[in-house]
Amino acid sequence: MGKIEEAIQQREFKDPFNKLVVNLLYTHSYLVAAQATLFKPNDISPEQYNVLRILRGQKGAPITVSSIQERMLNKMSNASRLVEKLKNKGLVERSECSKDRRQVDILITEKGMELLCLVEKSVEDFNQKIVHLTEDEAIQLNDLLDKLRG
Amino acid sequence: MGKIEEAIQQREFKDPFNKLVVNLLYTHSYLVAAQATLFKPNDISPEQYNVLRILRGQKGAPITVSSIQERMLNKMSNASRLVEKLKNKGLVERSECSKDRRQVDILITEKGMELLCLVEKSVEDFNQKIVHLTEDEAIQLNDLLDKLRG
DNA sequence: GACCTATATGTGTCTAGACATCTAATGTAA
DNA sequence: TTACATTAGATGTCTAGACACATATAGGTC
Repeated sequence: MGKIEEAIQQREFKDPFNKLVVNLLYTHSYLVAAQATLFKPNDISPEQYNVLRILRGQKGAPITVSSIQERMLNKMSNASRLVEKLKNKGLVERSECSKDRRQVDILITEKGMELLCLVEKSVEDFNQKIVHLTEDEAIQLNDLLDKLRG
Repeated sequence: MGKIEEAIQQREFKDPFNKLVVNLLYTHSYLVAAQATLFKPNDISPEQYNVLRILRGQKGAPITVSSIQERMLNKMSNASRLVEKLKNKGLVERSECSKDRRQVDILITEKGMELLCLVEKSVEDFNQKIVHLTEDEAIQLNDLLDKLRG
């Protein structure tokens, strides 16, 4: 039942490239829908989770909004507003950057770290389960995706 | 420069499965951003385009809102509102279903068909170009994605 | 018929993506 | 220094995804 043709009831595609684009869109939706069950009880969105992971990667050093934006999975998303929502939940802190007053330094709080660790564990276990591939296949798929983007 | 680690500046992943989930989210964003340049001048969203393709697949037979929903790439999207927007643009027609007055029959209009054909051509050409893979690799990637979803 | 349940669709709300635009601060060059 | 362009960030708007919920109709049971 895995085939994309059956999943969306489309018989044919123009070529494997066009089928692939549709397949990627569909698989993305599959992943996001599956992950939603994990994030919802923790009152955090996948995007906010991603920002928290970027902040932890700084290991205590502050990072600006635009640097967060650059490292996000979706470059078009709005880091400024995501940070604001995290701040309202007490998961990050904002402070004016003295060197350049246009910039804002963002730091993850203790509360943010705790939530991140909690969610991360369940996300990591979950990701292993929803990907029905062998480790070799997963590596192969990673390489193909890297190559796809050029 | 294709590697996901460089693209989002993350050094390591827990395992290939977790890397793969991130890679898929990132690649999805890459595709959507690239396609946006195609859809915007035609004043139609990728999701609305997808609905038009489903309607054309009916070859003149009407289809209900819930059937559209089932065939959409994103099962969680709101077919009812997408259809309304297409109707406002004159691209589809809605008519009450006489057999079951709860249902609504949707048909693509001539104008809808014309727009679809116009956009489809450029989308198909474009999809070939942004997928930097050989045909064999694209087939392989399709198979892996189908298997991933189980 | 009344009553209950299931189904089809519409609507409301929150979040995020995809922009355009605004303001404040900075850098640069005349 | 003034003038201008650039940059960082915030904000506004539209679209869509992710639900919960409301409404109307259908089907079945008593």
